[in-house]
Amino acid sequence: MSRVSDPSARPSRAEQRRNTEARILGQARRLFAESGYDRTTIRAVATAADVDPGLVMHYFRSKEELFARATEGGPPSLPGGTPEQIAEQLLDVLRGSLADEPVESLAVLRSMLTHPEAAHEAREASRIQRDQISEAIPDDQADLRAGLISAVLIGVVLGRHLIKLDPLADADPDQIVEILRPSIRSLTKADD
Amino acid sequence: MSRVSDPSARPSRAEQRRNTEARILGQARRLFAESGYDRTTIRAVATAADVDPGLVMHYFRSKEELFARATEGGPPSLPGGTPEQIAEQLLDVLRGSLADEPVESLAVLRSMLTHPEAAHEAREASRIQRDQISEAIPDDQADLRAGLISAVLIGVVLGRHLIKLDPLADADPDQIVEILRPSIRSLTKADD
DNA sequence: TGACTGATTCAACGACTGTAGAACGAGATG
DNA sequence: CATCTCGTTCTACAGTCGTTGAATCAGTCA
Repeated sequence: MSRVSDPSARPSRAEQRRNTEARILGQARRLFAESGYDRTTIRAVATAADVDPGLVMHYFRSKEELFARATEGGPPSLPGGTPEQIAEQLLDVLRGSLADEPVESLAVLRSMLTHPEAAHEAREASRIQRDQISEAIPDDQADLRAGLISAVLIGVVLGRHLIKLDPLADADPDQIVEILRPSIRSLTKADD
Repeated sequence: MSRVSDPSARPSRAEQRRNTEARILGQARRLFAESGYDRTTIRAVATAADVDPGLVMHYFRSKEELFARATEGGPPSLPGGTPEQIAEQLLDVLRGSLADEPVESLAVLRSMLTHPEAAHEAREASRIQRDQISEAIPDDQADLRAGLISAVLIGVVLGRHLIKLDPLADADPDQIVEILRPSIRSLTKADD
């Protein structure tokens, strides 16, 4: 018998723990993305994961740590290149974020305005992305331009998935990307 | 003796009530903008306004109504005109929102991701602005373009005042507006 | 088998919240 | 002056939350 998962066998102790932990993390992500940090109770996560609240506390030591574990993982790294290439890469990432709901990111985004720790994570993610972008922009305003790109993209994803602004929530991702292309390109260009 | 406020006299009953109510509303706005709906307690508002929590409940009948009263007032109405003029009007509004903190708006923005009622207000404000903008854009995608402008502007104000993204939080408003001008213009143009 | 470990549950505490209602006290009114 | 109004405070309730520690129950292993 192998020590790794065998669908036909009863899961081992360690396996079962990993399963339960993953189930809790998944539901936590979902609920954090849906309702934000404050309104997501440990009891609700436990219920959704079909588990006792005490168990959540036993695995993750606090609600804070549960949130940290549920939202770890930074922004996607951009290959880099010319300003035009960077713009296309950003638009590709955006297209992906519009097409399906990036639950992990949404959990951070949903909570960043009301939970200081989430705000810190958001700033950190934005800083990383900003550095990647500004590296490719030949301008003394590069950092500011890159920061503005972050803000713009956050606004669009926010408007679609979280605030659900009317035409934006249901529009075709490709169409949105096409409309935004000139804007993003103008922000990476620097000569205006 | 006049019935309206006389600085040298002890305020009348009605005056005193208006004063207290205004003081509560001001502190409520400030705290809602600072901490969002959930984390702003009626007790905290009362303490900040130097008043008993019960009084807040007596004037405004619930926390919900207090929030509604503290955040009433929609987006600024745009004069309208050509797409280029609309773009400039939007940039002017943005400049103002960047220069000083628009406490009322920030109260809504801060809470819109975690408080359904605030989300509704934000959608409503965005819808009004969207209609004003799309009216001036000659395109079948006008609504979507206008919605995207809303999202972009929300993202920028959010990034500056609430998330405090690094270069964005302290940058010169005029500089930000200059950088964003091509983007906003491209979004109002429709021919790309 | 029997001792042990660890996954899981149960019951409870203390803190905080929005809210309700009684009570007080000073200005308005006759 | 007497009565009433109303701004204001005090006290308390019921619910929810994060968190804790003991208890339970099933694998694991000597």
